[in-house]
Amino acid sequence: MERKEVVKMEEGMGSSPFLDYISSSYQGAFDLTEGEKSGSLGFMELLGFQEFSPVFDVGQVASTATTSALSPAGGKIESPEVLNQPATPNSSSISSESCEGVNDEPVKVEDQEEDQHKTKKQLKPKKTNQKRQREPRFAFMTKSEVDHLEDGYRWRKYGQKAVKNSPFPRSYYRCTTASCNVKKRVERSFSDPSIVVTTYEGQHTHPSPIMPRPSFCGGAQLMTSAAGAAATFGMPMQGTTPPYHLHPFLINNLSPLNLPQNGSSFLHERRFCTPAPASALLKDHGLLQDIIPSNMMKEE
DNA sequence: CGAATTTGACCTGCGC
DNA sequence: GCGCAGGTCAAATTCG
Repeated sequence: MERKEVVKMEEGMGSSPFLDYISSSYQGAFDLTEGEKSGSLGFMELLGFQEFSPVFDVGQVASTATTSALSPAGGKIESPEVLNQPATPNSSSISSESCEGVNDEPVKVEDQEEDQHKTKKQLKPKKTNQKRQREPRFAFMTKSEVDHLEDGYRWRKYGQKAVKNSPFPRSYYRCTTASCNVKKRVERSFSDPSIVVTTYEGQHTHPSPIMPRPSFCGGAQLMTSAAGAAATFGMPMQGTTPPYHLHPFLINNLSPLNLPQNGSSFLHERRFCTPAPASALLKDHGLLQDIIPSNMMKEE
């Protein structure tokens, strides 16, 4: 499972957290005006909806914050997660992926939810046939002073843990919407505290409760195509249609082809309203920790 | 007073 | 089997 991969990653990278590596490696890329955006901009703004744009360009527009998509490649067998799968409705592709093939049956949001409930009630009954189902994940690196960026959704913090090899704790958030079990993790880069890594997990089953301001990136057309992906990763999308699932675009562009061989992940730095290479969108293979820096460098 | 956060305990999975 | 680390729960506390 992923967890394992994560651990491996860390170990493989020695004692230095991958985040540390990433941040240092991309330090140059993160050239935004320090802190200005902190707290004042919403996550969507930070992203400028560009995630959903067909094209991304690294570094062009000066923005208040720099956001990068991380593609935990996890490289391991089981992980051809979400994005490298053919575009399929969340119920099938995403879920199945998140399940890592554990459950071949398409898992619907409701099912997952139900599952979760069970789990919650009695912390135990989850072992039998259900391995922890993994949701599709998508991570972003954002240079920000604030840990919890506004993304249009309401999140409730349900935990915080110290991260090994990092002085910064990792915070766990869950979408407050009853029927939505999207989660996200927020942590800071070890070496560069100004960088916040946000990992979304799961798919929103509802529209954003907090409509973000219209994208100043002229994302009207982007919205439609990106809607699914946005919703999937907790990014609010206005006008998003009910099946809040991963969008084909994301999937296609995040295919393994974009990944360094051996399944390592890579990361691209993106900026506000900046068109970036399609490769900027990443395939989510797991936790941020799954990201293997060595290859990222090559990507650049 | 209800919602959100904090925080210690507990659970799970993995490596040794 | 044991220990470690990540992830989650839930009671207590704080906040609006």
